[in-house]
Amino acid sequence: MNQPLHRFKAEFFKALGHPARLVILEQLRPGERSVQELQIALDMDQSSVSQQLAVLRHKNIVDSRKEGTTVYYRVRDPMIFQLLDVAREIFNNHLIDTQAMLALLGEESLEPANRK
Amino acid sequence: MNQPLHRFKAEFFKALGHPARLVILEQLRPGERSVQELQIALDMDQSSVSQQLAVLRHKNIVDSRKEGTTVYYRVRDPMIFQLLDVAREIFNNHLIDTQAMLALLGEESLEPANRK
DNA sequence: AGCAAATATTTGCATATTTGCATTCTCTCA
DNA sequence: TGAGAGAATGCAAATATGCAAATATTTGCT
Repeated sequence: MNQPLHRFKAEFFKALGHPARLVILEQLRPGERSVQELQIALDMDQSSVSQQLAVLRHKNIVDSRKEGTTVYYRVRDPMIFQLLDVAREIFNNHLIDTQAMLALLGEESLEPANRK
Repeated sequence: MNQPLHRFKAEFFKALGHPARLVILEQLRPGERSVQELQIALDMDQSSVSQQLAVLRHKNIVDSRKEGTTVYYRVRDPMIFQLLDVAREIFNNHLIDTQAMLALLGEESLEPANRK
């Protein structure tokens, strides 16, 4: 069993295993984005965005380019988007069945008190 | 930003973020496998395999079927394999560039002493 | 009922990740 | 050169994950 390769792949998927990082990738779909733009889109503070970008950078999923004082990020391989598309299809198909989804949604309806 | 959905997706990717679980999925490519068969293929003890299967089960990635005393697992949505294929392509393309790969391989050459 | 085989779950503990914050680094330009 | 904007890094507390050993469940058999 090619273990190192599987470890490597696992690392890759782990990099996708965070909501913020998924949103970042979605934001990069149309093209480059500066850290600032991402920061606004994600409504997160600068350092958090930077940290998540670092994770993606270390796994070679994104590349950065510095222009003056601002840094632009882009996805290295557009096939990443294809991957996300397949993932989305899987969800739309049936992975989100009632149980799991309700369980997840249940959690957060606890926090904002009651919705009215 | 549809946050719950992104969380959900992140959970999904996290489930794929473990070497053993990736190997399990590869094993399930041709079809059903019993826990025992997986246990042998992965060379892991029973409870570890069962634990990893539990993760995949909870994320609705695999289904199980009990026949007598043995349990057979299968992947719920074949599109999962398509996802793995796209991931493989991404690797073959260029995600595994020298740096990252060497870094990873470097780690493990430390453990088995020296390779001779 | 009582036992054995095949799986699952629980538990305790080590390790890894996440998060918020403070600090540092790096350009640019006056 | 030094002030300020934009990013990155460091760090500590909280949380989550991974792993192995022990214990539970379930099923089939006698």
